[in-house]
Amino acid sequence: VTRYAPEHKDQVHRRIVSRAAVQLRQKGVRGVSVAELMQSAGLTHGGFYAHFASKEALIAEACSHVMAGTAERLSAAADGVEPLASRAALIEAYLSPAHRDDPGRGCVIPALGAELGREGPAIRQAFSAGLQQVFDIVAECTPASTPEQARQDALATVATLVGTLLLARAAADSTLATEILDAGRAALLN
Amino acid sequence: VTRYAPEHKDQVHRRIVSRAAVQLRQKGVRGVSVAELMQSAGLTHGGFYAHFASKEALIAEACSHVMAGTAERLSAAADGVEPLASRAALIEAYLSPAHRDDPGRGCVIPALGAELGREGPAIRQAFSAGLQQVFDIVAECTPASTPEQARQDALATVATLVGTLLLARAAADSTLATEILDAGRAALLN
Amino acid sequence: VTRYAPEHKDQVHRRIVSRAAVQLRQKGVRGVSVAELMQSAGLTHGGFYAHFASKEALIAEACSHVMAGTAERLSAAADGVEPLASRAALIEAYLSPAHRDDPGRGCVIPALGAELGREGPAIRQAFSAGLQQVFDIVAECTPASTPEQARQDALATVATLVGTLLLARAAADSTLATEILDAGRAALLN
Amino acid sequence: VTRYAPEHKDQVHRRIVSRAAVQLRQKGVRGVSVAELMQSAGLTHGGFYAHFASKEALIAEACSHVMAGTAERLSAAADGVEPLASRAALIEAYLSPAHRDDPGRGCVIPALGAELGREGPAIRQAFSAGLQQVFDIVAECTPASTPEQARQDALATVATLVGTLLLARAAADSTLATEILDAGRAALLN
DNA sequence: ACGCTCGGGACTGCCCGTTAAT
DNA sequence: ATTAACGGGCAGTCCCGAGCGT
Repeated sequence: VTRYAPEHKDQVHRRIVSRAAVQLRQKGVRGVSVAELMQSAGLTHGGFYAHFASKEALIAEACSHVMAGTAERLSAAADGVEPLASRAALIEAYLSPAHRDDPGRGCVIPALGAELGREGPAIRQAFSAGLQQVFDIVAECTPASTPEQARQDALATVATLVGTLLLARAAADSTLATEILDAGRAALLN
Repeated sequence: VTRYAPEHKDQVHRRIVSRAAVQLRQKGVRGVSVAELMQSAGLTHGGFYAHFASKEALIAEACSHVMAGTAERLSAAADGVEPLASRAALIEAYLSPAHRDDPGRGCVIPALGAELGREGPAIRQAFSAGLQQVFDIVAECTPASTPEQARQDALATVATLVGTLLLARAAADSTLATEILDAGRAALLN
Repeated sequence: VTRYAPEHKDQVHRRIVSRAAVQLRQKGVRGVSVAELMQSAGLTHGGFYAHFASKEALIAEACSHVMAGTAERLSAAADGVEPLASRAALIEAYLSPAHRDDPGRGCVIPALGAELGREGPAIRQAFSAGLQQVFDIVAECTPASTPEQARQDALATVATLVGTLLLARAAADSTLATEILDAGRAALLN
Repeated sequence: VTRYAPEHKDQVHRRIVSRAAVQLRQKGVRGVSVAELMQSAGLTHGGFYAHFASKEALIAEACSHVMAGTAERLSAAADGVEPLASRAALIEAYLSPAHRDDPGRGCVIPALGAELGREGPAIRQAFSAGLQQVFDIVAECTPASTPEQARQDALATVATLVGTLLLARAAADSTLATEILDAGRAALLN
């Protein structure tokens, strides 16, 4: 191995978080094992505790990381287009079959939602903070009479997005999954 | 201990399913352990496999059980009132703080979320079947021009209900949780 | 079910022993489970202890039963033919591919041998008694100058028979298995 | 505890295999429990899977180990003496009362018997490979007209050795056990 | 100081031989 | 002779922390 560059540790740290972010969304909190994760990051499991105090600390960090990524992706989807179309673009992006079929690279909320409510405060804080960001982004591209109204609409919109994706993923047959996705899109776009 | 009345086995079976249904929603699929579950039902782990072929079989049965209960509760909430108000009653019941704060006795979907999608086909089937029932009930009290439209609206409504409850539960502070709940209610009731 | 005939219990008892005898030789002492055995005899596992004091008692009885059967079959193989050919007939029967490939209906010694030495005295007694019978039968068709010599030859013959079958069954590939069988036969028949 | 000399892991690995080899012959494949084995090696069962992929993998390795040891011991017994006496020496060593009375340190074949045939291919392969070695060693000190004849004689000799030891161990009383041993020796030495 | 090797102990789902109550 | 339950045991996996090189 090359001698440790000063930024080496940070890079490793980030790689672990990044791998964890993917596996978390694919397999859930309990489905991720420290050993497997470290191996997929090219390390052995012993080194894990040089980077994180515990598995929980990693999960919390990975949560923040993913929420930030989600916010960024939503922003990007809404940014390129004219203001009026931005909300629609965002919804289309969120409720796409691609997003449904690739949880590992998508939004954490439908992927982990329920599990997060059972975890400790550190994880919930990390999650809540990201959630607020998402709400703000959606509110920004929501046309409404007042900012309060826009925020309220945004909350409901996010709820529908999340619920729709969740149901679509859990549905046993793909016909139903597609029907759910379509219904969600239709309802949000009037 | 007195055992073995003619209906004894059925009662025990139901007690186990019932306890599992609660723990399932509180702790998730992986969080339920056979030994702990049996103990909470007043038994030891040894007898479990006389009642269920596997843990998965139990979870599937518990899923059906809970979904049926949810459907029943939604029906009941919508039944007592005049047709036009039934949808509102149903929404109020689902998005109540009581429902948010007691996952163990509420709907499985926001309680288990993505975990359902990761489990085997038996569990997903059980869940999907119950989901269809819920869709039908909601569709019945949704005023719309055509049955197809009613179903589509119902799917979206359920998605919003589920997503709202999920977000409200995951939110770290209770102010946010209440705000989310209110926003969902407002959006669904126009 | 018909009301219990006086001999009913005996019949059931024998059926259990008979099933056990087959499964024992196929799967070994540890490989036989009481529940599975009773089910294969058409009963529920609870009734087992009305017939046998313990699993060990059953194994002992099944051992005697099988050893008796083996002795009988050896006798039969040696009986039909003229005295001089009887030893050969017996050897051919024992070292046949059919015997090698169907442990469930064959001799217990190569099927259980090593395991029996680890079991309790009841089982070992049952086994030893049967073993003496087998020695006697083989000695009877062994031409020798003195009875002592005949017995000694018989012991060695049985050892070779048993060892050959054991090796042939344990060999991973069937070519080797056949080679072993042939070598044993050749050695015993000069 | 002091850990982690450069060769530490190998030593531990070997210690586990070595303990397994003994217990295997004493208690059979099913009689060896991972937890008990590790404890007897001075460890806890948690570390087992850092050394072996599964219990089956360990058993296979232990089998190879024991067969190699047996081959070596047979070689050693045959080596010290003049060519003509080597076969006799080998037989004396195998059929000694010491070998009969200490299965834990002896040959696996009579110790495991039919259990080997019931295990998975990994174990059977390991066993078969060792068996071929033994055949070769015995063939080498078997005087015969052709190599084919020597091999055939060797197979039969091994079968008799194994069968004799198996019977001697299974016999309930020690008089019979000794008689069997003597008969086997007599037959093999003409 | 970073990372790896090695190990510890708790836990999970599952199965078994056995027995008390019916 | 059955139904139902018991309690101990199994192999396997997990998170985590000592001890040790580089």
